[in-house]
Amino acid sequence: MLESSVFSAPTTMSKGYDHRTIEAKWQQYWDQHRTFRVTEDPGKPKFYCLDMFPYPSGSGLHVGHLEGYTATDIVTRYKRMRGFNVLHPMGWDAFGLPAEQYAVKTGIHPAMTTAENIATFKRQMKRVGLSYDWERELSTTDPQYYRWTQWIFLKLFDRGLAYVAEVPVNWCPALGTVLANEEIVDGKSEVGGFDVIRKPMRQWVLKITAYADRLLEDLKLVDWPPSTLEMQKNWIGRSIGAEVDFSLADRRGAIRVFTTRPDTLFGATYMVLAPEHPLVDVVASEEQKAAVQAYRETAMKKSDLQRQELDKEKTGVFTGGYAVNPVNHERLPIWIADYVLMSYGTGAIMAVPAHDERDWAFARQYHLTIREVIAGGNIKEAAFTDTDRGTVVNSATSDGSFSINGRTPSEAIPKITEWLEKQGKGIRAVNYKLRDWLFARQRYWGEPFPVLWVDGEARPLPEEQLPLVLPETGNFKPSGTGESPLANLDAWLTTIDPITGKPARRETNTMPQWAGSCWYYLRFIDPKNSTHLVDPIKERYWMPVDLYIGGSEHAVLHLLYARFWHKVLFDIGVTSTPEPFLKLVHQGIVLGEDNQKMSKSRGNVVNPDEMIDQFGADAVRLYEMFMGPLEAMKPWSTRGVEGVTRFLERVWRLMVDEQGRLSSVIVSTVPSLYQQRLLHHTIKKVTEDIEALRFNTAISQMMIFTNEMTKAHQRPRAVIEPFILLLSPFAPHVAEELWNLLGRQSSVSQQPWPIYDPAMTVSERMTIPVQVNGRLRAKLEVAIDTSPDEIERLARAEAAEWIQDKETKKVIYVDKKLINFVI
RNA sequence: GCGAGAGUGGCGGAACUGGCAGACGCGCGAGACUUAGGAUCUCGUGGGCAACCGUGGGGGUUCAAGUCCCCCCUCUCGCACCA
Repeated sequence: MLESSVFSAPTTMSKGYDHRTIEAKWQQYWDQHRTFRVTEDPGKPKFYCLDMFPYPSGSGLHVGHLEGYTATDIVTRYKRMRGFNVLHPMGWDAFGLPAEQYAVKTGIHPAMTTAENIATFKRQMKRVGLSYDWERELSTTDPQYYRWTQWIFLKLFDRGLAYVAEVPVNWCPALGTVLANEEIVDGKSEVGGFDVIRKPMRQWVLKITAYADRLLEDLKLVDWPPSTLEMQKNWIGRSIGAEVDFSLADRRGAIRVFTTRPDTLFGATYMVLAPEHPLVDVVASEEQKAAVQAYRETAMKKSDLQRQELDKEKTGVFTGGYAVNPVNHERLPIWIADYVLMSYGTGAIMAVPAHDERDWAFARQYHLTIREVIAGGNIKEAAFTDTDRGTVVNSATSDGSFSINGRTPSEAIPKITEWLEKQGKGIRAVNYKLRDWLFARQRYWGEPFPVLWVDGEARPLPEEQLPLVLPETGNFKPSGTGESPLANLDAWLTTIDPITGKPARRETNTMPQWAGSCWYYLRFIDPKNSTHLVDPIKERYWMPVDLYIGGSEHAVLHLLYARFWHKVLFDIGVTSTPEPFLKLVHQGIVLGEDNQKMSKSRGNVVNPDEMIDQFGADAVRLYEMFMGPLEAMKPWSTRGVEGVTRFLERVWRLMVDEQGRLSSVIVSTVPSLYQQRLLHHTIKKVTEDIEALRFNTAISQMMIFTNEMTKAHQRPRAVIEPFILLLSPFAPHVAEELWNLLGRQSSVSQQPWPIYDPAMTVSERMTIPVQVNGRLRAKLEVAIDTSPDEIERLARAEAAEWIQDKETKKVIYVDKKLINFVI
């Protein structure tokens, strides 16, 4: 605090540029003139530029947020000047855990905390000069917003995409509450450090798996970072294989397995069931029952975390039962082991230790047979899993009617799958890692489910009764039964079913924070519509989002959930595009000055308010963009902010004198050819760089322009004015002020973007590097139209010292680029 | 372990389809103006006295490699028994 007052001492007068006054002035101007308000205009091409809206936390905006917001703001301002009708909105993802936890501690209603935090965020954003259309501001906690979140839930319910299931939750007995994964650290509750166990509870689940294929396929339609596409693909985890039935040896029934390697079926030497598999009790023999039961119990007690810790050593128990391999009728011992997961495939596998790493390790551990059916590796050393190399062996039926021997595994797979299908022994099958989405939270501060429980059955509320408003309370403590705090509110809880008139109980769960963020981009299009989620005409005008910028921490969940809801809304005709977000970019993480992640405990957190106090919003914006490539992780440097501040002051002095008046060096004469070339080259570079989101190099070009023009004693308006327009998306306040000082009237943001003349971006002279054997020996300054012969002659003379009298074996001349003599 | 991305001066980073490595900024050095400078302006600034050497290391392709190919090392992010 004391330091900043030293810095903010009014030395600004000598600099001639007082960011405080100027920035406040233009922010007020934009507000009053509603400069950034936007409505549908069929006469203009549209551009929808979206930021991932923030959770308004108590600590306010940080410099990492600002990086993304500044980037979209530059694109937005640029696109407007290029004649686009730009939708650039901001809102609040305001339901969430921190406000609720704070309420439990202090008794202060989350709505209060949230409102205060939103006010802070909004004030900070306005200070940065972000050109949002604030008339479209929305909050997920507003009943007029979550009314439609609930409406979407009803649609999901109608279509059978929302259902209730018993699902394990993180239950903390000491706290008497369910915890979110984020609230658990090293298997203990974050608060208090108590034990957390897995406990099945009745939960709402959304059937995202029904959309798995489309979620995967449609990734082809979007322009996203490769890592994000990859993460989504992996999360969906589609794999193709076969399901095969293995009948039990001594009893009725069969074990169905899923395998991606049916080509190895003849190499199966045992089977494994997940410990929770329902057939375990059926197959277990009398002698093994006790051991099986004991193993089952320890496996169930293991949390996910413990399973991970023990991932090196595989464990399991023989059940005493046997199954029969359908292709060669061999008896295979059935084991249970927790390396087989109940939640994937059929919860059972055929084990082929010769060609699967996990089965190989398990077979080694328990001395089970390892039989090679793909030649090409050394199965004594490791499992051979290659499907492109290797030859199938020992894989024919005893009667010789079927064989895949001699083929490569990838050839054999379709062959045997087809045969299994014909024989009725198996079927081609596709499996996904993706699970249905656990959609309920045992929380107060979230959207209530529009559902009543009548005679043990879930009944949707009629649409007309939406929104189902979150009831008021002063008690945010968990109910203690595992239900949300809503279970304490009897007056709200018990009601009458409007259809049957029977007594009903309201659903006490609330929706997860993801719910509100799944569709907010649609509401921005038509935020005040009271009869529709979004007006179809407006939706068709604005969708899809053309540019979406936000952190990579949302690479999977938010982006997958939003795509899922979008597709459901597409199916019911609410949206007109298959995908919501066309182009996606993640801004990189901003590290502290010490190159470490910013954190309170390290004391390296940079506060944007302090930076703006000291250097002004324009400088902070510019620095955020100048740091480096948008997507890269990079450290903050306050020195760097000083650097761009100097740049802005140079721009200022380029046209303003000591008295704060337009400088006399600004003239109306025709610029020199050199100045025109400089300008056109700068327009080209800045334009192309903004389009490609390379803001750092755009700024460096503007610095070059400024440095060059500073040298000139006559600075023609014809080059200075377009330059101010180029600068305006980056440093809008200074740009407005300078535009005004130049005597121009309306807001700089409503001026057309300068266009460059390609003929003006090339110089009439060029420099040709002269190489001898690839080494730079001289440089040649020649006119642009010098003939290659002439260049060679001049170059020979320049490089005579190195060529001497040696014969040149080869002369390579790259047109207008370089000449190289090979001797 | 698997997948994705990245390694360039003292620092942040430039370098389009292979064609002058280090743009621009920070820092540093020298000078100018100044009572003064943490202001401003000018000049310099990869290493080496030089020939030369330099883009994580080692090979290769090419007249020419930061850029292309092969092997290896390091870092970041994600997934993690997914049959």
